[in-house]
Amino acid sequence: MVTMREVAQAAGVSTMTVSNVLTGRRHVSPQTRQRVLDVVVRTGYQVNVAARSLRRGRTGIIGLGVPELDSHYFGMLGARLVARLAREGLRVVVEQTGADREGELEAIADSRVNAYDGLILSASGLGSADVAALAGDLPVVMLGERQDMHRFDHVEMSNTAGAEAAARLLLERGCEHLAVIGTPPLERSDDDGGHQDDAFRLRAAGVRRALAEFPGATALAVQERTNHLSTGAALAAEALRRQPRTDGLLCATDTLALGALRGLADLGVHVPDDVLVIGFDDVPAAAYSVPSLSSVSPGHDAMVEATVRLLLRRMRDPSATPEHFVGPWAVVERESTRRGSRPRARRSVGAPAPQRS
Amino acid sequence: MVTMREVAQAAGVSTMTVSNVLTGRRHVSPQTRQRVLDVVVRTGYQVNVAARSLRRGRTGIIGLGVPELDSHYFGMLGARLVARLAREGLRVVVEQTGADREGELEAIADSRVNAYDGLILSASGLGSADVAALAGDLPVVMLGERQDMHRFDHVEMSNTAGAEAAARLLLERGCEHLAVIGTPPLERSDDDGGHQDDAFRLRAAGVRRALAEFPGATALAVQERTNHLSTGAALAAEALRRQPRTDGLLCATDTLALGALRGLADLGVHVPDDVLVIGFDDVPAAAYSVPSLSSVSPGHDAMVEATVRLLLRRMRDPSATPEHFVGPWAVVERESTRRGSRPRARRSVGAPAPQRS
DNA sequence: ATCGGTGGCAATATCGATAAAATCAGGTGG
DNA sequence: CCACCTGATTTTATCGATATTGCCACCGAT
Repeated sequence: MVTMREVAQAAGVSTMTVSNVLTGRRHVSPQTRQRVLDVVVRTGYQVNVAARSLRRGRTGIIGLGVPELDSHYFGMLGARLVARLAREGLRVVVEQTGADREGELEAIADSRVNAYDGLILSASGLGSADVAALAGDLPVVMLGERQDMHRFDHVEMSNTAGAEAAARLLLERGCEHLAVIGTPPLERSDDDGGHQDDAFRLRAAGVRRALAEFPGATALAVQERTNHLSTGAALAAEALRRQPRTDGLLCATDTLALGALRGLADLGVHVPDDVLVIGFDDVPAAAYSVPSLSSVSPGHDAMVEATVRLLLRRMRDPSATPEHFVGPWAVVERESTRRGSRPRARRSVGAPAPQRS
Repeated sequence: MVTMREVAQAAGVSTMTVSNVLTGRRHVSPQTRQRVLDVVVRTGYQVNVAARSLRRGRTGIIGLGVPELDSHYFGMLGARLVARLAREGLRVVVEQTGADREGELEAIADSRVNAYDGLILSASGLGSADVAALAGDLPVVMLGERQDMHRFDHVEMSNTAGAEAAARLLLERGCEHLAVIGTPPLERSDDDGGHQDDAFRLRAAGVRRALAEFPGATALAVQERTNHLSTGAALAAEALRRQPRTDGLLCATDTLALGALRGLADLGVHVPDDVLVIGFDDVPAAAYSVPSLSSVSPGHDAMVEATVRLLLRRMRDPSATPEHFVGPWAVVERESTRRGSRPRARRSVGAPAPQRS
């Protein structure tokens, strides 16, 4: 491993000059610079980031704690954040927390955090006190809605309003017996003081609010703690078993909704003719399922932008007043809630395919 | 930031003893250990990983270079590798290369690599010489099939054999006019010396091999350089436009296949009655699409296990002879290639849902 | 001729932890 | 009673880069 000292000797300068050339900070004469660069190229020198980090006190690495990486939503979020932070010269280490408290504690525990210049955390099982204790003075931006995170910068989506609009859409389309997949029971009050899965509880609250305006309507909530396609399929089946007259399915995430579409297909239930389905998150795959999935879009771009902005701000000024950003949202309606949208006439086997105009 | 020296002073010992307590290496008396641990807990001390890395010469971080993180396949792969390497006490930094040569060069360039103890690289546009030059003496495991990577440890999947089996499945089911989505033209010879997208070229070779056994059959290949759902939808439409009699669709990846399912639905083409569809990778979503997607499963567990094994081996012994692991594979047949599998009878609106038995 | 200013570069002192070697106390066998 | 060993702990010397300070030469201005 070639070191800066060796480069310096080969170029006939001091290590400090090499450092200055590489970081471009101080005044270095063009010929000296060129001489140093030549040696750097020739020897294949690479700065030792450990030494640099130690001396500078910064690593240039941001930790991203998410429940899972192999989900539509967090995969997309991770990809966007990685790309966006790269533009700021920051790299991202993704920590999979597994959506449980232990995993989240582990992810921000001990030595791990001090390798980071900042932390973006999508916590579901962690309280404010936990995060505060473990993160120390590390700049933290919390993702997702939590009720007790006032002391942190916080980027949330409009869980309640978005879910309310989603439920309203189903009800306005004539649904009378909703099933809500992935949220806690709707009967729970808003202020029960629980700290688990706030986002899902708030989405449930939105549904409750919409239901209040449609007196005849009923709703059944079924939940499991996982967020997989298989969970969505299983919960859809359970919902229809427990409430056979279900005619509208509101899913807490698009992943659950996409799984539910499959679960309904297994039961021979047609979407949207028999049951309307709407999801939450507007992941890319939602536009490409069959039928395509209506969803609440939380404004990913705005949220990523806000996350990065808040993080950079706090890294510059650790004592800034915590900011609370609420992203825009919109209901994106697709085939899964459009009653009229039957599949087009089936092409007879062997006939020419329709032309794209 | 509390330092080890401060802990040592507070506990009345030397920094070395604190270090020994924390790493558990040397003989430390129980009472001294306890005294140190008390101070550590009380002060909230955390080791400085930059200093540790500098001194130890290792970081405990593995770089993972993948084309994109927000795809079914690499999202899943990343999640598995992160989880698996965590068990070895190693963390993973994911680098998104964007599937182009520049991005891949960037990902393994300069200072980045020397922050890693090892590198797992899924390269598509990089040659062996590139990787060798940039990675230097860093332990590298290459993922995906490449023809010129003999000097590296290498975990590949059976692209050719898998694609051949997939094509054979379509042909045996009676397809006569295949469309191949996402591969280069089938006419190209195996040994054209090109270095781009080897995996896809090898998959094309497999298709060609299967075709040779079915003299009447034809095949059209359409390709774009991206691997998104939208690409799959667009290419499916293009294939049907250019070859209207297409009755079998073989997609180079499941992501393309899932997009193609949507594209076919847009055209009113029914899968599997009008066109059979098969993908490659067997991502989790393949089992949950409507219709569910037949696919070539490359044995993810075995590949992840082999990747980790080869990486750890090379980290221990940098001079080990490069090993070439070829994962098992299997064709997983689902609805998209099962002609008989019509959707079940549609439930009439309002009728009770079928019971799960 | 002197003085303040500036560009170009080097010497020094860390950043915080740890490997390796040294020290030291307390038994043990001869 | 001493040489010797072993476990417990400390001392010393880095790992490689960089912030800081300082030095020197050279410039125009007074």
